[in-house]
Amino acid sequence: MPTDLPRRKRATIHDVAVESGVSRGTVSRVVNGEKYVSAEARIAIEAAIIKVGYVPNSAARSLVLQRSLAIGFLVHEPHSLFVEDPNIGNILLGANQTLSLADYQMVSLIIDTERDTERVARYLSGGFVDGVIVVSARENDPLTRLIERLGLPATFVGHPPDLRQLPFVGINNRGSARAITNQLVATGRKRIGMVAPAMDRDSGSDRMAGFRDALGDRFDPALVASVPFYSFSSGLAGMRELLQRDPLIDGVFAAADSVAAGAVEALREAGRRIPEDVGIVGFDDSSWALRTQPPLSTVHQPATELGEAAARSVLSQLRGEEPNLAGIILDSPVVWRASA
Amino acid sequence: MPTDLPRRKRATIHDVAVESGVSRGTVSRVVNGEKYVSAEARIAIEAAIIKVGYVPNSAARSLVLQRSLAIGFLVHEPHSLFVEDPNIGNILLGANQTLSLADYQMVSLIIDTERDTERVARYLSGGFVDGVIVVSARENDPLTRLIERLGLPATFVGHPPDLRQLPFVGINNRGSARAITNQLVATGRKRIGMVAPAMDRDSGSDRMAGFRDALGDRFDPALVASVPFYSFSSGLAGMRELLQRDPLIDGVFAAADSVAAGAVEALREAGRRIPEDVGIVGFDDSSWALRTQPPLSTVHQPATELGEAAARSVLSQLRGEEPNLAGIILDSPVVWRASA
DNA sequence: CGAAGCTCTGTGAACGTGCACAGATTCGGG
DNA sequence: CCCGAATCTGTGCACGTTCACAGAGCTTCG
Repeated sequence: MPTDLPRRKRATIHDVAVESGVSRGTVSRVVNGEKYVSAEARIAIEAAIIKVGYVPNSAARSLVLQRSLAIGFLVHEPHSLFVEDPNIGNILLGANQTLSLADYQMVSLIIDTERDTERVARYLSGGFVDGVIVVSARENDPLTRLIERLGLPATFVGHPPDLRQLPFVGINNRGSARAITNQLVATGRKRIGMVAPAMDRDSGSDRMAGFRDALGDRFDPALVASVPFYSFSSGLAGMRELLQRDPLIDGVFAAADSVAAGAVEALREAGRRIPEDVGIVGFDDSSWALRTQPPLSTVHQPATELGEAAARSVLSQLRGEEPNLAGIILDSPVVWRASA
Repeated sequence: MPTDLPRRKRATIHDVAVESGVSRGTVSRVVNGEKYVSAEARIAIEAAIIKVGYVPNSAARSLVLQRSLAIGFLVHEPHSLFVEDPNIGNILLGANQTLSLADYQMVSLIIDTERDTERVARYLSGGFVDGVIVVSARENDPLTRLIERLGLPATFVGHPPDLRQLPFVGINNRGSARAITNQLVATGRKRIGMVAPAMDRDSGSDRMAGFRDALGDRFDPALVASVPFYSFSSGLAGMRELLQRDPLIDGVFAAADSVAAGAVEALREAGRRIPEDVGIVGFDDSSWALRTQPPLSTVHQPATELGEAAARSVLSQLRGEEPNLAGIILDSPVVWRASA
């Protein structure tokens, strides 16, 4: 007995109309909570909706309204970033919260392979989202170009240097890096190095610039270990390298807490005491910072707030307001703990 | 001169048809790569597409095709899980990879607040996705009910006990917990406790059951600290509690690596040496496992493969195949390192 | 040479909504 | 009592696609 009922078709607004004995128009008014509907009709329609199990078809609605009530959240390079970087999770949650209050659905799109880029491009072009929040874009990103071309309302978290016409939210990476390096210098360290991750991103190169600002003449390129990612293993490798290059190193700026945690591990391996022998500072104030021993001095990055601000920025564009192209910069104060 | 051009309207298939001097039908055939179109027409149309900047409108396409070529990825409880649990990132990447190859767009939906539940329900009902992968659902989840009711193709990662009619992928939590506890017992520990997170989830309660299986008569409820989340801080708190309840404890099963990492910290605080004084084992084989000192003995959870399997399962349902309701169980072998 | 089969093209209908508009009913006030 | 306003309802069209179908032109073959 092959009873494969062909997946009962979904009820439409028309079915509700028939069931409740009114017209499509009236049902539509009830569904969208408009006025000018008699109590009688409303009751009958509400009952009918439940009876036939009606749910509005968003595709049809998008088509006629020319909007989807959804906002994309674009994440690049998930392998290194998604898994290792606690910030991105908080940015995401902040954005989700704000969008949720405005009744927008956030959909995260992961860009991993080449193939993803094309598919996401189609997705964005296809009208599935009304706007987009972009995290961790690099320079020369084809999707950035696409977004510009489509005129899709967008806000970036951080800003690749080639971003001109699109608004962004961020922190002052350079200034904060300078500030915390200055504090490290003030503890009396003589040979200060840096583990510098992700130099191909604005955040990475800006933090490096701030470090350099703070050291001035005392800056020594030999004491900078450039590493690819914001990750524990990058920090481990970078610090080992620095120790090898200069065993007398007594201060380190690891430009992300995950990297700093790796560096702490490398220092421990090498038998260095923190902060007695070596002072180390991080960046981000992520959950990593309180797990190292001793807890990290670091720069507090307001990840949740960044997500919220990005969401607000996109929503304001959707309301037709002019985006703030100068960028929205949030405070990122130094948090001084025991690691330096 | 208020030149606010009202966001140039998007080109439609009709514009392309006019531009290239053929009909909609022919353009549609070109766009969808069908045969029966002359070389001449094809060239003209391709040129016209570029000229007018045509991108197909997915909402319209979804409407007529009754499918969206998108799959939802549902994440519950992001606060605790998303940020702390490296597994979920890998599950997500595995799923994304497999879906990507099949040219499906994965969209992750975060469920954080009450409000999110309703909105996501609308989103799922609205035909924005053709199927869904559900991670970390709890018992009695309204979205699980909704998915059943909609008949939406779905696959769960892990399975809440009230899941009857829907397929899932997972590991044998109970068996693996039993296996690693047995190995811990075999090292000669006498007083073995457990930090038991997330007992309200199937994974949590199953791991607990396996622990109990292995200890048999020697199981002592006083040596179990139940903690809410799969997180570092849960582990820290849970282990402190266990140490207080029984200072002579010499073995611990912390049922997630993040929890184990917290427990390691608590043991360190208390001056216990690992593995000399206390042997500790975790679960997950996440990136946490190699960061503790010494590295954790743990159960390897094939997170990426779970994501891939879930994606394959949803895709097969989309092809009309019958889902495997018995569940797909992947191997999760014990990885023995130095922490016990 | 005509029928049958390909190849190619255009047309109308359908998908499920929202909205503008027109029409019907009720209500209040002069 | 009548007229205008307010309230309520139904209808047709539009949104941008795909698809079935019809038909035109060309080739092949009996």
